[in-house]
This record gives sequence, structure tokens and C-alpha cells, in this order.
Amino acid sequence: MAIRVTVDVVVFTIRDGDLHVLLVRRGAAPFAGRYAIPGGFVHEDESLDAAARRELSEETGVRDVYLEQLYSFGDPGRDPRGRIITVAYFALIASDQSTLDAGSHGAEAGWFPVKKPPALAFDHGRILEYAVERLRTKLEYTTVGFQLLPEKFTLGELQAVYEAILGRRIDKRNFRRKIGLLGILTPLRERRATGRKPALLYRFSARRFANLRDKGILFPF
Amino acid sequence: MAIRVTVDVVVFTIRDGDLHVLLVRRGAAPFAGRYAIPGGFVHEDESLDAAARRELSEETGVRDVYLEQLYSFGDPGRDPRGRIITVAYFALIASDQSTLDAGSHGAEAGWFPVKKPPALAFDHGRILEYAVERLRTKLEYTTVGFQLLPEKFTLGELQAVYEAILGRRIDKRNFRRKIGLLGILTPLRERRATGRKPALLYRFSARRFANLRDKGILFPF
DNA sequence: CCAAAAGTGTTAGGAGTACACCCATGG
DNA sequence: CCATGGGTGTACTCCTAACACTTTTGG
Repeated sequence: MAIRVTVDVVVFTIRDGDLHVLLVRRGAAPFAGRYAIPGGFVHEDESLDAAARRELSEETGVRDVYLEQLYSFGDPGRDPRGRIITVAYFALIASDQSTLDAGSHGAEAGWFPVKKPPALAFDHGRILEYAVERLRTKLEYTTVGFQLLPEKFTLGELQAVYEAILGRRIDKRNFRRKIGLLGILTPLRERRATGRKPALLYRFSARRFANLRDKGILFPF
Repeated sequence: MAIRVTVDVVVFTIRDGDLHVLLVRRGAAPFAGRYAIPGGFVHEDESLDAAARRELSEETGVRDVYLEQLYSFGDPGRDPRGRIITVAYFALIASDQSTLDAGSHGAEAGWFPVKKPPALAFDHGRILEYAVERLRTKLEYTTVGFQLLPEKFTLGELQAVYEAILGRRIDKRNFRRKIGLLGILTPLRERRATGRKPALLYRFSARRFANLRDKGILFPF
């Protein structure tokens, strides 16, 4: 029997100030009833990236998200049904787009806090840990953090994303100064009452970032 | 026809002060006569890591090297023989162990400078670029650099490794001070005449490194 | 009026970078 | 004796981290 290849996509979003991951409940054996990372077999005529995007859109209805290949898991015995190699991806969804299409596949899908995930099927616990670790690392030297926010956001929300993923508090003044120095945020003429005092809204300026990105700009948090 | 899976291993070493990569000349079509990154099909009962180690030892006779999974390449059409997904690895061989077993597979294998590699088969040019980029990145925040040196080495040799891979000169005094601050080298009571004045030999102290590794120690070059 | 998040500067310490000369040896 | 890499210290700059109070609004 041949080796088969799947892609699994670890989808993150921020909900209620905490990092959450998308999981689906398995209906059939093995691991019936357990939660698993969404994924499926790679079609013979599609690239790995395309397979990941297709699975993601089938499971959640979401398109045009940030998607990045993570690692390939291929130990024999990781799937009792046979030799299955999984190319794992991770994806980020803005918090205002994280409502799920009901009934895709009839599968029960839901968001679970990364701090306390349920027991997972197969070796998916390991895949999830790996994805969280990668997300933390990338947060510090890329702009992935913005992918988790709506187009317009406050500085408090941006800081909350960093704190949720890094798992520690960041000094507000230092955070704002450094973000300001990067010069990649465009302040808008709008405010939003996220707390009591209305906060200024910003938008990520991809244009300004492109000018600097290959110069080794770091996010020093 | 099913999807097949290979592992390819991008093997690096330092020769004559420059970064080199191990390539094999293809005997059969497609791309007969071209050079390619060594690799082969994953067996059904072995893990991806084990497959990479096996391929590496079959091609070079080398064991116990630093090996790390790189990325999986799976575009349809990347191999004219059919749908083949390649899990790429990179490996580092100490310069004193880079003599190749002649005649493994009867394949012509040899070291080529990464600065001016020959034209490569398949999408192996892209895989090589990806591996070089990863090596550069990892050099700056891990101890992979030591994998390219023999057990005993001089500070000049260590600096040459960094310069070869990063492609730029490093100030000698700054380099030595920072390496010294890390406290991960054990000075030996031996010297070697690598230039004219005999230089003190050092050994990498994995023990001391382990104490610090999870504290975010960086190699600031 | 009170709770809650917004917003704002300064300082001290540490790290990075630039820079030049003498030493020991082999040929 | 000379060419070659070995070996060493200082000063300036910049980044980081620590730190507290006033403002605005909703309830």
C-alpha cells in the first residue's frame, strides 16, 4: 500500500483576548469523538499550498488568509489507518472574520483556547504545539500580528494580540513608541470606544512596510 | 497513479573557507548529466528523519551529522515523472569529515561552492536557495555553526565559518568578545599553527550551552 | 463620582560598532 | 627580515527596559 499525503491547517484567531485554534470533532474511527486539526488529502493535480487553501475554505469558508507551511510529520504509526504523511500549515484569521460556516462537511467545528485545548486525535497535539511555537517566533520579526486584527484597530488591541501570543505583559509606553518608530501604521480620523475613553484607530500600511522589510526590521517585543 | 514522497538532503560543509554543497550527477533521464541534490524515496516503514539519515549515509557514508527538516516542495509538474512531493532537509558536516565514500551508488558526487553552483535538475535550485537562507538565519540564533567545524578549532576558524556563510566580514575583536561572553567555549591546552603564530584551540561546551539555550541566547553577528 | 482604558517622557544600563597596534612564528 | 594570522581595549551610539500620572468617557 502506498504512502498518502494530507495537509492539515492549524488556524489561529484571537477571541476575547486569547489565542484560539480551530478544531473539528471527528465523526468516524479512529479517534471518533475527539477533536482534530482540520485537513484532508492532497489532490493529485494541486500544489500543497493550494490543497491547504482548499481545505481551509471547505472547513471555514474563509479565503485570502495568511497561510504558511509549518512542518511535515511522517512517523510511521502516527495514523492507524496506514502510512500517512501530513504537511502541516498554519493560518491566521482576523478576529472579525472568525465566524464559521455552519455545516461544512456536517462537521462540528469550533474555536478552542490554545492555553487549554481538548485532547487531540493522532499526533495533533504535537502539531499544535509546533504551530504555536512558530507563531510566537514569527510575531517577533514579521508583521503576522496584523493578520489577526480587523482592518482598523486600536493600539490597545494590537498590544493585546502581542500579549496573548507571547503570554506576557508588555509595557504600554515602550510598545507604542516602538510601533511608532517602525512607521508602518497609518492613523485614521476615527475613534472607537473599546474601553471608556475612545481610542484612535489605525490601519497597517503595507506600503511603508514594503520599503523596509528586507532591511531586517525587527519587532522588538 | 499515486503521489510519491522523497526526501532530499542539502548537505553543507566548509571547504577552503567557502560554503560548499554536496551534489550528485544524474545518470538517467530526466535531467541526465545535470547535478541534483541527493535524495530518494521514503520507505514505507521509516520516519522522514530516518529516511533522510539513510539517504545521507548511503550517499556519503557519513553518520551522526546535524540534520534538520527544511520545507516540503510539492508543486505538480516539479518532476516530469509524475507527482512527487519532496521533504527537503539540510545537513551540516564538519570539514574534517567531508571526504566522500567513492562509488556509493556508482554516482558521481562532489562538493560545489554555494556561490557558484552548477545548473541543477528539477526545482533543486530553489531548494538550495531555501536551504542557504535557512542556514544563514539559524547561524544567528543557534549553535549550528559549530557543526561545521572539527571538535577542536581555533577562533579564527570559527570566525571564518561565520564569514563564509553570512557573506561578510566580521570585526575580529567584537567577534571574540561576544563569543567569550557567551561562555560556551572551553579553551584547551593545545595550540595549532593554522597561520604563522600558533592559535589556541577551543572546544564547544554543549553543557554550558544547555544551561542558557532556552533563555533566548542570540549569536549577535 | 468612580471605574476603566487612553495617552504621554525621561533616565539609566547594556549591547553593538568602529577602530589600530604589537606578537609569535614559518619561510 | 618579512609576511601572516593571533591576540588585545576603548569610546561612542543606540536600543531596551523600568517607571507614574493625567485624561476622557460610560455607567
